[in-house]
Amino acid sequence: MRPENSPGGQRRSFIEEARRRQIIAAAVEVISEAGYGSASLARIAQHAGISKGVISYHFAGKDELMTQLVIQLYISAGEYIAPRVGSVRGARKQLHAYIDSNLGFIAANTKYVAALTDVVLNLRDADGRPRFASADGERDIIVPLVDILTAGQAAGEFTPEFDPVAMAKSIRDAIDGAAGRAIREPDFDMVAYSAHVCRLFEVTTRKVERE
Amino acid sequence: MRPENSPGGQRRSFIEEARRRQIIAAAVEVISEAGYGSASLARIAQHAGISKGVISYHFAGKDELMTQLVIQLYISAGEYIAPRVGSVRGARKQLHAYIDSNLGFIAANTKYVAALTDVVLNLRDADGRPRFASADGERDIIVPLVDILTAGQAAGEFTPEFDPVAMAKSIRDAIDGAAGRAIREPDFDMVAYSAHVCRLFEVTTRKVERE
Amino acid sequence: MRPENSPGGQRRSFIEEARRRQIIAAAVEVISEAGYGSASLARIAQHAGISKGVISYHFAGKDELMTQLVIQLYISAGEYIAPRVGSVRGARKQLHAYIDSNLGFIAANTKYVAALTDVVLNLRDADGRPRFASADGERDIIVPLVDILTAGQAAGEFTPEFDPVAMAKSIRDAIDGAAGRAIREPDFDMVAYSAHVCRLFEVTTRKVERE
Amino acid sequence: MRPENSPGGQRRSFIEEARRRQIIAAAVEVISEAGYGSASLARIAQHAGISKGVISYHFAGKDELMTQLVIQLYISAGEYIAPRVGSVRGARKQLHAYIDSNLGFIAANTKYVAALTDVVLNLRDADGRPRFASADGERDIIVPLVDILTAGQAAGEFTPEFDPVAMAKSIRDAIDGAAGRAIREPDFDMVAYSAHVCRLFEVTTRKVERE
DNA sequence: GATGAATGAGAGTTCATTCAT
DNA sequence: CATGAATGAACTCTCATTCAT
Repeated sequence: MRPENSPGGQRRSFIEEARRRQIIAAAVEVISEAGYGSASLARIAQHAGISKGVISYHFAGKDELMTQLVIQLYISAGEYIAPRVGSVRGARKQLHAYIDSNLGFIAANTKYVAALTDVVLNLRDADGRPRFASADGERDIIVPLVDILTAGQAAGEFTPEFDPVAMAKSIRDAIDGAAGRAIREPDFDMVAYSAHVCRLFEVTTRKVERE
Repeated sequence: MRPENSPGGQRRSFIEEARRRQIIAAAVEVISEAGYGSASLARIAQHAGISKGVISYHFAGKDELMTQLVIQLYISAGEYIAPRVGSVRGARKQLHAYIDSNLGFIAANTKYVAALTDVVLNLRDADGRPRFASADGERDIIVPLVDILTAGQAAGEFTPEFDPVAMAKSIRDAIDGAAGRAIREPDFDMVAYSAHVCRLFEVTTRKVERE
Repeated sequence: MRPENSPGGQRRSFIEEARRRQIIAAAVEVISEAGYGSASLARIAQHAGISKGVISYHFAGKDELMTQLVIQLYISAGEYIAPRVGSVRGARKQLHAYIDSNLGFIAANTKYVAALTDVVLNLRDADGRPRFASADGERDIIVPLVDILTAGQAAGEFTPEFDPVAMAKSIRDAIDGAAGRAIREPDFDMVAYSAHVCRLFEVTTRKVERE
Repeated sequence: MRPENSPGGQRRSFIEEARRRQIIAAAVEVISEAGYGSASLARIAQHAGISKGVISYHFAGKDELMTQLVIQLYISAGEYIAPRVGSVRGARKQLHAYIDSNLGFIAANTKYVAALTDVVLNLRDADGRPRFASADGERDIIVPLVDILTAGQAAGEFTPEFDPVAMAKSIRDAIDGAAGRAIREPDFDMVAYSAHVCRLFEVTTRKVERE
């Protein structure tokens, strides 16, 4: 394996980071095409045009490669979504931005998202327990969504009738469902679908004036 | 392999069907516990308390076992849900029955659903294409839902403002999402969640009296 | 791996035991010729004229194969030596029989002893600690020797001047040294050497009449 | 690889020798702790705090490193033992000095001796033949011992009844056995053991006055 | 009907070695 | 002098499948 660098120095050289990204990209390609179960190191290496040992050199093992793939994409998604949500004011607009930017990211990175989904659902640690697909995992992910919903209710923008956590889960489900379709259907119209989803949750969160 | 039965004769003996169900049940157990990737025939056989060769004898191969697992569960789900939806009148009540019976089935057969999900997402044919997780697959599944929604709109029970297909997909997403949570969270409260989902889609499909 | 047999039945079939012995014999051959470090499963399988997977089928892993090799030879040695020591009376004669039968066994099974030595010195468990080459291991081995020496001192056959444990170790060293030579030197004369060793320890254990 | 020095010039610079000794020391450490089979160049380099390539630069390959390790230790042992044996007069005293200094060296350099033993027993050349553990190897080692014994017999200090070569081998066995125990048993009392061994061979070599 | 035995391909991983910088 | 990067072979182990009994 790659020897640990001396302490104090920068952890990884530029060229090494590039290799890691290249390998992860190849893994994404293979997984999104052939599925997690067929994504052997040999195949990933072949796709990247490198020797199998290179992967072992840059990653501690297959698990680390897969873990890094997931983490990298989570970060990318966060970097895409956060500013878009943060740049608007008002819970309703933020919710709209959240849904829209999520779906936009998925549409723009469908292969990556496909691979991510596959890894998240299949990767397990040595004990056989899922590494990512856990109750804790979801809790972390929906935090910003719950915040928006709670703030919207507090501000009187949203009806107080729904449970923010349950609603956040439903919104996540709609987004994840859209991701699945974007993956499975080559000419899936994400823009139209985004409009549908936004309207859906606009209706369900709307404060009814008087009934 | 099992010899083909004589033409015209009954397809499978009772005892053979029992064996097949036993093997499928063992497969469900193993997959839901250890994941699709770790569900080897050896492990399934061990779990069923039989020899590995028995599986090969009763199924053409691992793929057929997995395929039968999926089909059997689809049938079971249909047998559970269909009468519950068919026994009520009115689109709104049917939609409610659809959601409720789906979630009820999931809650009562969580392990089976977990295994099914795992297989559907991972099983691929020789070409590497997903056998179940395809656009066609979803289309078939949401047919009854689309029918309910379309009928409801035609009857004036639902607002005409939504696209029945898109709405059906969203309802499926909510159900699938609930399934995921039932699988991941040991003490997931499906009854409460069902109420939340029902209300959600009641609101979004409701005909607004006058605005 | 070989499935665990049903409880109550005999643990291993005759044919399986034969295979295991065959594989162990092949391992002995390879190790004694090429050394422990070169004794890969592939090479052992090739030497046995079987497929690589057969070894994995009959043994839980390489470690178990090596462990069984050691155990089997320890048992064989015990079965050879014990009756020869037990059939004579008197500590002096027993000591002579012990040395002579040990060296006789080594001469008659040089290859096996060579392999055994190699495995004992090299095999380690997952933590990196030697599995056989430990202080405890030697203690167990020299027990019968210590017993003979102690009994001989008690009976007045041996001089009380030596420490039985230390002397037992020295005798073991002489035997182990002879084993090494039998392994390394193709035409090593074990009979002559045995006479030398017997005389050596006869002198050192002899009770001096009067000084 | 390191360029060959110009003919006539000094063979190796001081700094280079230091590097070689450092690498050998690291190899000793790793081998004595983890065993020959686990002593990869990567591990040795890591232990030495250097890059893997450095080893390749200073040694032609792993074999040369191991060979040098053995040779260096043989020399060290010789430098320790020879003057101690040479400084006394009389075969009996020399024999005593030989045994004592051997065991003393082992006690003072247990790790080194452990590594040496491991390498000697495992290192083989390309043909698969042991590089050090051969009949020739032993013959060279016991030469000084045979000389002492022969001289002692000629001078009438030792009884003429034993074969000097056979007795030398037995003495070597006792020393090697002590080394094994020093390696395996953390709190092995070498001083006591040395006394035991010295007395043992004093008795067996002693000239009986009259019988 | 069912089993144990065997196969051979492919998995992830380790490693000594080579080489450009 | 030294390094990081890469290779390719060999390793152990797992697995779906086949087959004689």
